[in-house]
Amino acid sequence: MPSELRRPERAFTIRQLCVEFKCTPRALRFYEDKGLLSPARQGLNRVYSYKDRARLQLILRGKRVGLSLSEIREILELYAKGDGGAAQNAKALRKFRERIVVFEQKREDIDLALEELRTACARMEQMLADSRPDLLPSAEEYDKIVRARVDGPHEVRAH
Amino acid sequence: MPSELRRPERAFTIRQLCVEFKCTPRALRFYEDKGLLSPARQGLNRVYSYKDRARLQLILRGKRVGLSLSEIREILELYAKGDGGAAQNAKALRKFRERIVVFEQKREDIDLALEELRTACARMEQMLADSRPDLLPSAEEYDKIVRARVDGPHEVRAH
DNA sequence: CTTCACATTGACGTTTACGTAATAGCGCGT
DNA sequence: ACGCGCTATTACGTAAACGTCAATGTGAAG
Repeated sequence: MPSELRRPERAFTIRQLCVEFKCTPRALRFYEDKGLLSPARQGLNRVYSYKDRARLQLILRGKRVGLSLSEIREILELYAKGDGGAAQNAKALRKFRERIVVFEQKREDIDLALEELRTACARMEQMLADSRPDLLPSAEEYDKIVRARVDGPHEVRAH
Repeated sequence: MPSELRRPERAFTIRQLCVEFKCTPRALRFYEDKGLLSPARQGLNRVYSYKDRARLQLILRGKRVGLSLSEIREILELYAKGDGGAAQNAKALRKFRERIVVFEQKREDIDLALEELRTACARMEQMLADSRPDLLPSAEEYDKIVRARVDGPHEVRAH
């Protein structure tokens, strides 16, 4: 990550975060409505800190792996208040352990899916290689797919 | 898996699959409506084959990792018709490769989340051990959580 | 024969996660 | 002064994935 984005004093407009993470202003305001974000204000305008940006990253990551916004909010809340009394902490610990179990299950689901997809691909490649090798997607085409990954924060360069 | 469930001639009622996979009849009919399942019929009643059961397992697995029903349907369709002409196959192969990339990203998201959850747990355990060791969840309690996993097909035993 | 439990097909309601205007204010370049 | 582009709030619309009745049928049990 460019260290410039990590500087604690760095602030972002709603548009900047939207471009970087490929989402809409509406979505960010919606997350705020639901209590997942609470950026500062300059007048009416929202000002997102580096911490807000990190939270947003967690939110989108959670969404990609199939969590609902309320689940994400719960996790973020537990994660935020590391204090709040020992009893509260003990409850949070239990919930976190539950989450870990769920995530491990998700991981296994993904591994199973990947395995099936890969063997299916291998079968199809074999069939194509036998029948119509000219139709086999080229290696460069595969690279294009990989480079076009839509996931992480999109590098934003000065034009 | 109990081999009894794997026997190709084995048939299931809608209720049996719902109990086994912890979902509702409404959901199965909905998946059918959307073209993800097409069980046989005895009169009006649906009769699910072993293959239908396997499809359902894939559907639910897909849902857990954050796929929409239409995405799942697309994958199942591509997966089903391994024939359909070489050109079709080449297109399917490209789509499968895209899916693989997406799934690899999801896997990474989950690994990142797991890492954060684990270090957070460790921190909280440390804090609790220092302040109120009596509140630390016991090892047996952790086992209970693990045993209570709600994921895979639920073992259905004759009473 | 009746009741009961489960099945079916509609049809409408609900929650989630936003999209899509409509309206209005602020800073800035010309 | 005037439009342009960005922002804001409010409000209504919408697609997905079912939940929840209502009305009906049907086979087995008592």
